[in-house]
Amino acid sequence: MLEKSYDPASAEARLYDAWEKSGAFQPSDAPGAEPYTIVIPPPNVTGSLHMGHALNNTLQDALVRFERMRGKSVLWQPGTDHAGIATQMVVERQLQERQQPSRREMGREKFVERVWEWKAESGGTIFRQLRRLGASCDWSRERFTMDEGLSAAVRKVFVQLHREGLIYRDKRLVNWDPKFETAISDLEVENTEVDGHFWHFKYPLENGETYEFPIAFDEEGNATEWETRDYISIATTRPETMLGDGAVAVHPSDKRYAPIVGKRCLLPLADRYIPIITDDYPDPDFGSGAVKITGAHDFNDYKVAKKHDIKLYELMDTKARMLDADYIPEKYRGLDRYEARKEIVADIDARGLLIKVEDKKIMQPFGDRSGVVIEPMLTDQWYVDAETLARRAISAVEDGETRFVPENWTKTYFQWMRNIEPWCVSRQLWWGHQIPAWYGPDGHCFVAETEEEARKDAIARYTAEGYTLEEVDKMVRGEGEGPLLTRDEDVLDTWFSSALWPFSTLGWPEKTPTLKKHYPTTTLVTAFDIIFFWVARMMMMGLHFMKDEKGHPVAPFRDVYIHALVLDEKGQKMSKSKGNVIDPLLLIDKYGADALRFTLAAQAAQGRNIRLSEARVEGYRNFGTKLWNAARFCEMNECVVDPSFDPASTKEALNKWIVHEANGCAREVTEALEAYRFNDAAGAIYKFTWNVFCDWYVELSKPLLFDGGEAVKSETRKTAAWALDHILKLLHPFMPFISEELWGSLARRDGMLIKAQWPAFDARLSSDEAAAEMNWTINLISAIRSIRTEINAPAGAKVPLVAVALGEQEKARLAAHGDIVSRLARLSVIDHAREAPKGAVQIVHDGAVFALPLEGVIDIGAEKARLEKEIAKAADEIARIDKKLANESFVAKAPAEVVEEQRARREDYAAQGEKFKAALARLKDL
RNA sequence: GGGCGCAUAGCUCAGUGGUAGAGCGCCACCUUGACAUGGUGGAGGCCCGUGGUUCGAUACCACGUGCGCCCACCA
Repeated sequence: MLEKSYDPASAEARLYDAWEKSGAFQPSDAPGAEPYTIVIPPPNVTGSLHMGHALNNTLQDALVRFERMRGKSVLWQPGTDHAGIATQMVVERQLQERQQPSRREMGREKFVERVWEWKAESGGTIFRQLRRLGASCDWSRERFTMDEGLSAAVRKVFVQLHREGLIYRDKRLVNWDPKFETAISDLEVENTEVDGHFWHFKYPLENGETYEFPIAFDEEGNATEWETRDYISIATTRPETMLGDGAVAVHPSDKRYAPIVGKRCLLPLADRYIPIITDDYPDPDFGSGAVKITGAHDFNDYKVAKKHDIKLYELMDTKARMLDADYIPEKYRGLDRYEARKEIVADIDARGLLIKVEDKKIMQPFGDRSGVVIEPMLTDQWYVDAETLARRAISAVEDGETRFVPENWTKTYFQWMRNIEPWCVSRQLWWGHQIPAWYGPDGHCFVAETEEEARKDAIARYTAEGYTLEEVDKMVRGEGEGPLLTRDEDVLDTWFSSALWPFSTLGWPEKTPTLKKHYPTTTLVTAFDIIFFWVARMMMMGLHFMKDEKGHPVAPFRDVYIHALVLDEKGQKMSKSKGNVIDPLLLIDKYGADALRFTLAAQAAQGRNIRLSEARVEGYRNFGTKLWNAARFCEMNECVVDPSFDPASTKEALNKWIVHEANGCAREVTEALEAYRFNDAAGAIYKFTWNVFCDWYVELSKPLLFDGGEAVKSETRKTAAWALDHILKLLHPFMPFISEELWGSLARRDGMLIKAQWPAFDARLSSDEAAAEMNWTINLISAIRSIRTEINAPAGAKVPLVAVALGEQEKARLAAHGDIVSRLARLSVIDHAREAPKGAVQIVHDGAVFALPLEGVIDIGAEKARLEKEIAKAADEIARIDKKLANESFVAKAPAEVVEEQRARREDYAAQGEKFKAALARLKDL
């Protein structure tokens, strides 16, 4: 016996264990089963489940369960990401909180050990939470970006790309994070508008030179007034960088400065002279039109400096403190960049060289993890030639090998891919994949998968260069003093290993059967915010490294489904600092995993963010309860699944009808899931379960089950059980727990729902006649109920019904379903008559008239008013349609069906209007 | 500066070239033998504005208004 209500807390863990033990999560090896593969977007290994994960994994699990039931060999590949910066940051913070030695005090080896400990401690959390959500990943294949196999894949990719010239080392400006003291990629920089200032300085001309500077102009733009200047005016938002200026640039067409181009000005404080040059970069209409060029601390200036061979002055150390360099005045050395700024502005002002300070909104770059202002710095880093790799990644999408759903993300993808910059992949961190590069004593770099190979390369190289064996031995092995080859200290960007995920997790570089079977993967499900970080890079790497038998590159996915962000009720992004984070696990505790999953799926409409409200989760919890109670009803009435039952064999119109409806629902859910329209799929099964099965079928079946003959009773029991089973199957991708629980409770049978066969649409099960008959009955009941309320008939009172001059078909239908109409519309008796009794309330239903003879009970005046309203409504509709039909071009140009439909509607309204008029006439004398 | 998206019931959102929908909320009634986490009935909408395409536009197109997001080096 089913309990009175469903208790998710006790059922979920039990069911999950049973699924896992059954092996259902592993791909089937059924012969001929088509592979279906999803790789999970790997969550951070030490992270915990947030609402974005909940949505992401709900959708993946829905697809995976759906395809598994359709008989495919499904692999949902799970795993986690080592999340370089994020994880290192967490551990460093822990050390600080516990007042333990800092990262640097511990040293690299100890620290990395410490991070592994933290991973061991907290690494299982996210997987436990995914299990609570019901995620049916193949846990036996769990991977981690820093496990042995994946690390080997990283090394191999790095070495090969290096050999191909697609990875190289270069000294150029990078985004430097002074908090973590590492380079980061462009994508990890967030540009934010902040309140800043615009400082205008005078740079005096060398040797006291002067020139005439125009300060007023006539309408034609000719100068009318001049002043004599002995300086050039520049403006900056970052005064502290002036110490590194190498030139002042003006636009070649800027006549104002023509007299001093080629001359030099004094760089105040630094007391150096710098040239005044021309370049296209300065905008004559902006500021003074003259730009200071600080090549080592500004990306634009860097380009100009490179072009004109202007000296670069590095100003800051890794923590963005002013360097101890001879071109920096002593008083600023060691100051933080913002302290230096203050001092420099004050000193310029003291020398009378500060013209003015303006308030100005400026775009400032911040590190997305650290939150500190990013400093452009000149450093040696490793780069991936993304432009070259992007070419195939672009064409794979252009050619339709991979498609984005919704399709509009294609544009975003292209836009970024077509303007891609070199990808800086080295990070000055300790947690991650250390770059497989070793340096010899002469600084030469050897890139190899192992130190052993690097040594071999080194020996070969130095031997070829003419060193003696003994010398080479010393250079490479450093007899007695430890190895002289020193390994590159840096680690790789986390996204480097993530980029290999679709093939590294399947076994690459080994040629495993899994790789062969499950690459390319079928669908990637992810949020748009990591299209650039992750999707684009997987496309690049997949297409570069994975080839088919003929050697053609193979993209890692067929479909990339991009889902929404989950926002709070007000449409705000959830964040810890805002305090509006909704914890999915709390919702699971409170309402069950199914309710949360259904909420997310039902709201996952393409192209729109999800605003999550708890009320909605509660509503879907109620939906589960509703289903549970419908199942209890079935159980109480001995509706037991009969495996030999053929739903196409039913005789009763009611049963034919529910079979017909269930079949239609299967088609809707299937088509919606195939098209990634999760909300439509969820909506279809919701509607069928509640509004068709519970609201009508269960109610309509009662007379058959309670009072029907044996044959009718038996057929209805089997049909009810079949329909409920059908619901459980269609619901399973969204509400796996409750559906599995009911499946297990309702029949003694082998196997679990998770492995049951998905109901395909079956034309044999359609019955338009039964649908018409039952819809007629249902609508009649609704019409009577509606009138009852309108005339304030007490809900408990049974009233008589008179059917007026029914046609043959109506008579037959009423004869067949009179019992249930009486029951659900609370009728005392159904009579037939040629005319409606005097003073009765009359219902016009589908062209027929039904009367409730309640003379003396009803308010005649109100009833007359009601009928008049109905007559007017019909007349309005008729007028509207007539206007259409009178339009010659409508009749001539609209499709024949549409015109016909309008005519039919007109007739219906006309007939209805007539009936209402007759009804009104019958009340005339009262 | 470039790109994308949104505007429909009180709220949150589906949707369609021809009759406007859901959930929640609201009102009234109901302990009817699955379910009050429920049932029945109901109220509530110039489908943002203007113009165009069309026999017909809430839907397609253009412009406008308002809001949101992404990318970008104006010192």
